[in-house]
Amino acid sequence: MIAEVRASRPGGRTARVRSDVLAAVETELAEHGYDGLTIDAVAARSGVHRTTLYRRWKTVPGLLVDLLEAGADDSWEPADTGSLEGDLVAVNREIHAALTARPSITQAVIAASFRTTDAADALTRFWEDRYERTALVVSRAVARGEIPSGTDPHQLLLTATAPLYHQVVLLRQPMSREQADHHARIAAASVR
Amino acid sequence: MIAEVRASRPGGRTARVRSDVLAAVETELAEHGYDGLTIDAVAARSGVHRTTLYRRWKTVPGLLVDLLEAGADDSWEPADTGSLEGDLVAVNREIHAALTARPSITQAVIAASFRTTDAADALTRFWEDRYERTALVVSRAVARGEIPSGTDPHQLLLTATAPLYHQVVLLRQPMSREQADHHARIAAASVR
DNA sequence: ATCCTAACGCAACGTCCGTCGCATTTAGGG
DNA sequence: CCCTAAATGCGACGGACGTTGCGTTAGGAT
Repeated sequence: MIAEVRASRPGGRTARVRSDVLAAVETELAEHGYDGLTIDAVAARSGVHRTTLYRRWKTVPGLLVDLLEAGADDSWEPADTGSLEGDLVAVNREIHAALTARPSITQAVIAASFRTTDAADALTRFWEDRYERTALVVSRAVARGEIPSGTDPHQLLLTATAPLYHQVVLLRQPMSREQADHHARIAAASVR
Repeated sequence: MIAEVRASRPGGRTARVRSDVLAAVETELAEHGYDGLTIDAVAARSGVHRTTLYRRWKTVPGLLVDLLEAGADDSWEPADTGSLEGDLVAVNREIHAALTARPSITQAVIAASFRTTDAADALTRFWEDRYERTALVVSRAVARGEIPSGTDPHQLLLTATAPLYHQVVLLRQPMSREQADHHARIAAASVR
């Protein structure tokens, strides 16, 4: 995910404008939700001119993509708890926190991904990166002899994490952390 | 889900307009996808005036909600294969078919649910209805003595079906029917 | 310190989307 | 068969959204 921004003039005012705008996006998102997120509103709140927003970010989804990438931690890796079950529980708790945060940037980007292909691509890239890194918990479990070496990381992570996304994002119903833990344990047990 | 339309004049032209419009929505959806689905385009194709669409359906999501409800089968119930695993596999295959259909009305309504609360509510109601009916496979399994009586149907169905939705709708990656079957079996095994 | 130009501010414009008032059609009842 | 009002057709309007051309500011290099 290393961006390596090769912009010709990324410092000073430009950087200040960016952080002002992204901050405005976040507060605007918290107050009015994704539906109320407008270029004009962000411009008014941030004090940056409309035209600048249209030029640099094009669309509302574009703003959220930038917010996602700004918040992406390049050094992220899954917690090492010593067992597959513990690792999966930790992963699910992170996802649970991200989905129940207010505002949930993850949920906003998901909504945005249904509008522009750019946002959809950015989200896909983000998740691919995360799933790839999280595959480490599987290889560690294999190394410990907990599970067979042929285990498919993607399918296992899908079993663990998909119920959270489905329940909260699509079914739009609350999910407790205990339920999140529960699905992590089911996934861990499914490969023993 | 019984609609019981109490409109004061539901027959004749009104019904013809509705079916024309919904047909136009479906073909338009197939040709241009959800992004290209416009009130104007539907009006042009169906031969119904723009104003009529705005008056009866308000928005594009409104059109899709109506399409969803028009296609909802009030007598639907899950297949009875004689085993929990078989029943869950059958359920997952139905979902798999609905998500990979072209055009997938389910996917379109999901996209719409991120735009208006009406669409979100309609989708929630639809899924609640389906999950409620599908709980029958759990009670049948309990009656057969396959699984303990305290089993939570919702959690079980979440384990079985969530990976399909997550993989196809959010991760936007293909899922084979074999993988869909696989997740149904994991869910069945998780409650033994 | 000076210059160049990327980035931003500003105002005006054009387009698309949804709404409104009024005319016309037609479903359904008497 | 006729009458009423629901439903649709039609044109025009207003506002929100995105774009464009041009002037201004300031970052970064010389």
